[in-house]
Amino acid sequence: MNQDGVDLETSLGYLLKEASSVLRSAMEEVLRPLGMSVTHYSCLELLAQRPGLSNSELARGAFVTRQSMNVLLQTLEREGYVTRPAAAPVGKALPARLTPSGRRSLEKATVAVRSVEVRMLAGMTEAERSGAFRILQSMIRSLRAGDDGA
Amino acid sequence: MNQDGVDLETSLGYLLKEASSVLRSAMEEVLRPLGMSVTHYSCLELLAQRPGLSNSELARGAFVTRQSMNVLLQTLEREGYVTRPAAAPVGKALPARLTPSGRRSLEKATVAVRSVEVRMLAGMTEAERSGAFRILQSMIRSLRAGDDGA
DNA sequence: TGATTCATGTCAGCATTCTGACATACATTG
DNA sequence: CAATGTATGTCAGAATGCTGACATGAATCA
Repeated sequence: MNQDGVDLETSLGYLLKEASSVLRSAMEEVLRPLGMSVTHYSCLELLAQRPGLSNSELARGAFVTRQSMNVLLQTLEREGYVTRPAAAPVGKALPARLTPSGRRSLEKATVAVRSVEVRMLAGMTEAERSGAFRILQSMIRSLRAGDDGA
Repeated sequence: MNQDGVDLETSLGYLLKEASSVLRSAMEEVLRPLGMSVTHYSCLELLAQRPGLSNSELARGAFVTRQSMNVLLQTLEREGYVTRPAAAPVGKALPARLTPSGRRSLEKATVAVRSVEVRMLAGMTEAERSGAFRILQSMIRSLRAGDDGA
């Protein structure tokens, strides 16, 4: 279990993956007692901030396929946290909304998730936080630039 | 718009997840033509830099469970990219090593992955890169601090 | 108008990863 | 030396997410 210096530890990509993994674990840990997964929470949070999002839009916002999001939405609908109209008001997109029950469920989760984010930002100055924000956005933009929309 | 929740537009956690997602997609895109997944590549890269790592150690390094890594290792062994001794030299841990075939396979993948990392870092100064490195390490440390050794 | 293109919702099958569990090997401790 | 704790490899089953595919609605264009 020796962690002797190998410069896999100097890769920003590896570090980014590690940070994301640790963040996800921390979120899962606080969400599990609430019977909620990270994707589950992401979906509710997206709907709270942008009511009426369609299944495909929610999928993009939660970084999963629309097929995966659809499975989740059906569960959330069945359990009464989310409602979707039977027919599309326009096109095929069905605008989803939180029910009061969904909003209550989200409130507890938000408290838990916020505590994780606060912990993550502990020891960072405001300048460092805005710097991190800018740098992450730069990485995203650069990676997407060469994607050719694939 | 956002009363007391985690504002997705300004959340560093959300941005971290997005960056990680985009990076993973970009890596998958360049690795797919080589018939290799990200975890697949991670395993080979870890073994190249730290020969003799056990299944459990590889799992921790690739941020998956040891059960998942074991499935992958069995495949890599069957396909001749990795070798493990039949019996453990000490304890139960079986030190894994790359075969020449595995090393050749990794070489092509490394070129592809490096191109993604270069693209990701495009437009960032050296100071920004070291800043990003320090900030990500800070996030990881802070999150792990409250994890109770998990 | 009719054809094409694009985004969407959804079904089916498959792949990957996870949780749970068990036996084994070593280290620590009384 | 025996009991306990920790780490490991592995099997089994379940959950989750993905790819492929199809039909539908709307916008665009010849």
